[in-house]
Amino acid sequence: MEEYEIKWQQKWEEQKLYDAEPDDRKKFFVTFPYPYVNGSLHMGHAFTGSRCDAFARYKRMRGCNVLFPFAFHATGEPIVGASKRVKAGEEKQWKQYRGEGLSNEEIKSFEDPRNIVTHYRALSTELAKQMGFGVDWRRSFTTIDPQYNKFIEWQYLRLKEMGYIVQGTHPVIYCSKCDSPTGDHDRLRGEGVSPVEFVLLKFRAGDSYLMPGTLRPETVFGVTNMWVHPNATYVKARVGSEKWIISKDTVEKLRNQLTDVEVLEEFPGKELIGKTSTNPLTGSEVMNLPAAFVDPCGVTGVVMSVPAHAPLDYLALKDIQDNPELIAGYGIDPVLLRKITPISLIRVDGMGEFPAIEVSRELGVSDQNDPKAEEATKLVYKKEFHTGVLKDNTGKYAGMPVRDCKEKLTDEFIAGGRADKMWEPEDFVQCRCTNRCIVKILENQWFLKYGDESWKEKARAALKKLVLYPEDYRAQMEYSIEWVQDKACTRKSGMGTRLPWDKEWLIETLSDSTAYMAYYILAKYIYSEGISADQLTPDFFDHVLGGNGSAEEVAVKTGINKELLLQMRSDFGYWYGVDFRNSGKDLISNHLIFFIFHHVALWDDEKKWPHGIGLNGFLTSDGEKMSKSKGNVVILSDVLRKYGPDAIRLNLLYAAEGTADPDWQSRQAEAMRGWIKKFMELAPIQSAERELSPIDKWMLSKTQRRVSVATDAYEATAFRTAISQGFFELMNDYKWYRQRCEGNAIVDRYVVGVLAKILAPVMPHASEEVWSKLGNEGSIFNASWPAVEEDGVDRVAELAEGVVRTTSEDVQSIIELTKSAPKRVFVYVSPEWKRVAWHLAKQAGDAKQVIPDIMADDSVKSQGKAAASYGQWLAKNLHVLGDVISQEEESSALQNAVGFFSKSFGSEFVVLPADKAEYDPAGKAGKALPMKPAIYVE
RNA sequence: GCAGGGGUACCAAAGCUCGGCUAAAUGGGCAGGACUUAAGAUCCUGUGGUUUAGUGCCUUCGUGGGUUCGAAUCCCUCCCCCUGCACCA
Repeated sequence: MEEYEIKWQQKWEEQKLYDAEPDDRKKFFVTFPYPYVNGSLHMGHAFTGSRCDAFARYKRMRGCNVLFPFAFHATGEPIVGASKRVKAGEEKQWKQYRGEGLSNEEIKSFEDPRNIVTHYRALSTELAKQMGFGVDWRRSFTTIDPQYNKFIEWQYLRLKEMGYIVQGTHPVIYCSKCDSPTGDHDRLRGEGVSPVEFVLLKFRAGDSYLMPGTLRPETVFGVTNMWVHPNATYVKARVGSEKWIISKDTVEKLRNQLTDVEVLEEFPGKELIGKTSTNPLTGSEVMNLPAAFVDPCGVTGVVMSVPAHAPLDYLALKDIQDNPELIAGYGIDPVLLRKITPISLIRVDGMGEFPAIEVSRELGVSDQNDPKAEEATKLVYKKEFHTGVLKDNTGKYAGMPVRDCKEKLTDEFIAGGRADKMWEPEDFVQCRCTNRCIVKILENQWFLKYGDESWKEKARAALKKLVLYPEDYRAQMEYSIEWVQDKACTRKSGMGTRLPWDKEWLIETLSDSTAYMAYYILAKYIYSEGISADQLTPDFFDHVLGGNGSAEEVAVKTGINKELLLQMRSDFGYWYGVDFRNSGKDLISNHLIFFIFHHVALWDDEKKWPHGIGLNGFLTSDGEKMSKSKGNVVILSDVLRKYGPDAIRLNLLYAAEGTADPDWQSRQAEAMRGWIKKFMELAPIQSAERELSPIDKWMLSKTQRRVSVATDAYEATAFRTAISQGFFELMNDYKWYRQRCEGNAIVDRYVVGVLAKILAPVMPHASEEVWSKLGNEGSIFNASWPAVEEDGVDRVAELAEGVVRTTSEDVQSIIELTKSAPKRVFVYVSPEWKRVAWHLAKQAGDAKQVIPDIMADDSVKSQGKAAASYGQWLAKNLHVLGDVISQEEESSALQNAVGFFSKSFGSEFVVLPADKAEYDPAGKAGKALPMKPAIYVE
């Protein structure tokens, strides 16, 4: 970090610049999703935080009273998990902490998870300060503070009263070893896998049912045999009033799904082989055959074989038919075995009778152990599901498309007692503890009723009213509100707030982060006044956040000073309603819509609803996704040391805007420091004051234009555009200006002041430094935003300077091409009649009309042949004709620049009117065009 | 699979809503030059091809078609990438 950066951070803190209190100004409330403190702030936080801070600072300079608080999230499992790993002495965890520079003693203290929270809270606070985030730290808290817990309790009590919290059951992917649901990032394998319901078909076998599980119940019409694993253990078990034959592993799974199961006998799989059972739909007898691919832990460990439509079944059948020695010893009649032939039941356009056989051959799958077998299975399944139609041998379902009949058929099978259901992960899932996950049906789980239509309706209304930065995300937000269903909001383990009416449950981590922005308003008082959790009763929150009850009564009940209560209530009335909440686009379908749902439920007053939501993409690093395995994770504290906050902020905010994913380019960060240095060297102003010249006016006009564009960009949080226009382009304009003249203190002071202000939201330290070097008292953040004057843009000055610039470039390129030092340079400014014709041509609009229209003018017509050929040129270039200025304006612009031209070409420079040129040895004058004088280099 | 968003030159990224001033802003990188004993910093120039007194032409904006006098920009097909699909922060 640079010295000036440290200096200003100290000054801001001393001045209490960010301590926000209500006043007459319009308020603007910015919030950043509190970071989870199992680590310190990372680059993603830095990006989102920079957006929040830049917008907060911008709004402040626009005259708003800005509140930007910051807190820390500690609810949930990961911190407790890390703590447990420390306690268990897990080397990896210890190593990680040691790598962060922690002493053994400190790491040991992490056996209490609260110490992890304290540690990273302090670290993150420090980093946020170093980033220059203008935060009101008096309002900071963590979600495991007992006072915060009280706030959450109040919220959930209110939601329950409204009927928005209900109890129910639901299936989750579960690790029975950890005794807890296994979330995506707790998995070694199977990310994104969810529970699906398998259909179990009841094949009668003596007094029992053999129970194959399938996702394709329609294929029951094509079963030719049954597969069991010869080496696995199977059981006969009482399930309800029935007896099922299933793998032993299935028993535990069923018990986790609220099914009453009692094992009656246990036997090896090979005892089943050769026996038969009866198809519940077709009545045919099918034999049990051995197959290695059968997974005893998968569904029921019994698989029905449909060789016509399942490549694996076909391959396994072929294997044993071709190699009878494989089933020697099972006492299977080889004649019967050979008689087994595929039964086709689905018709697929463009495929033969047996898609499984066809695809297996096409892909060249050799046998059931071939890894390509899975690919073949998926292919067939997809094709049949989307385009398949059931054939005549499927009874009443004949003629129905596969995709439509599935649900109906399943329901009817179950209703008819021919089938049952069972949950199973749709793919293999392995817990971090290496255990294989199952599906458990959780009982008495509490749900937030996001599926409730009236609640949704309010959420929709709130979404319509709020501003999205950028609006591009609206469709997705709308979709998410429609999509969201009742959501389980409690868990059994981790840290957080207990459900007030059912203390064995903890409020789950996303569910406690929905309306906490309200708590920021109170936090300042709660912590500074030493209010205890006991005092924070529901009455208290009802009063200060809901305006219910009298302050007197609540004061008596809670022991909190009445004046203080009134103060909090009035603060809440002033501040509340989040004006800008920025987060990553990944949080749309959960956090951000929950944020809306909870606000509309808790407050009837629409002013308290969210007013604005900002969204941004994901930060990549030098074009690649940041990940530990790639080793390209950029550590915030490292880059802070290396580049300092201004360069980081500039680089991050310039990286992307809108929906795009920003890319952190380290080389670019390095270059940004150069730009900042260049900017800082502009102050103090060295030049003297003088009267405004044309080039001064041009500079002022350009500045006005940039301010206007940058301001619009800031309003839309389009920081990249703001930086591009307000910094790089304006700096380039200014560079040109200083090449053209010595500078003018009036202009210089204005331009540098504007630069400082436009950049202040992005690079507050450098801007503050420049601002003070310009001789200003007080912080730039108490200064007003540069005004956009109505007549600030001087069109003629800009066009005239454009001529100077292109002329300069043109002469330069001629000199380079001829490779000789010029003695004298002549430019011929095109005559007025060409400008008249230009206007007329533009008015004509139609190429065919150009010549007749311009010839109707006498001043043009009198030019004869020259007018005709010029007319042809105009007609050809009709669509590219821009604005022109008069001959006099163009001449005087060039004349004013004579000194500049002479200096840069090292030769005499003469401006002549093309129509009255006294000297034109090369006959160039006639070629002059408006805005493009003819040039003769001698 | 479903939903939302995207594919522009060496990298990043504007432009595409209102088709022509777009061979395509801007930042980075790279190359050449100036300055310097040298390096760095700074400044200038270049950065699709070819051509030229400031120009013209050709080929380019994921792919393949279409509309149009004219398309990065409008329409259709296909391919690829990112994000989410929940009980997890």
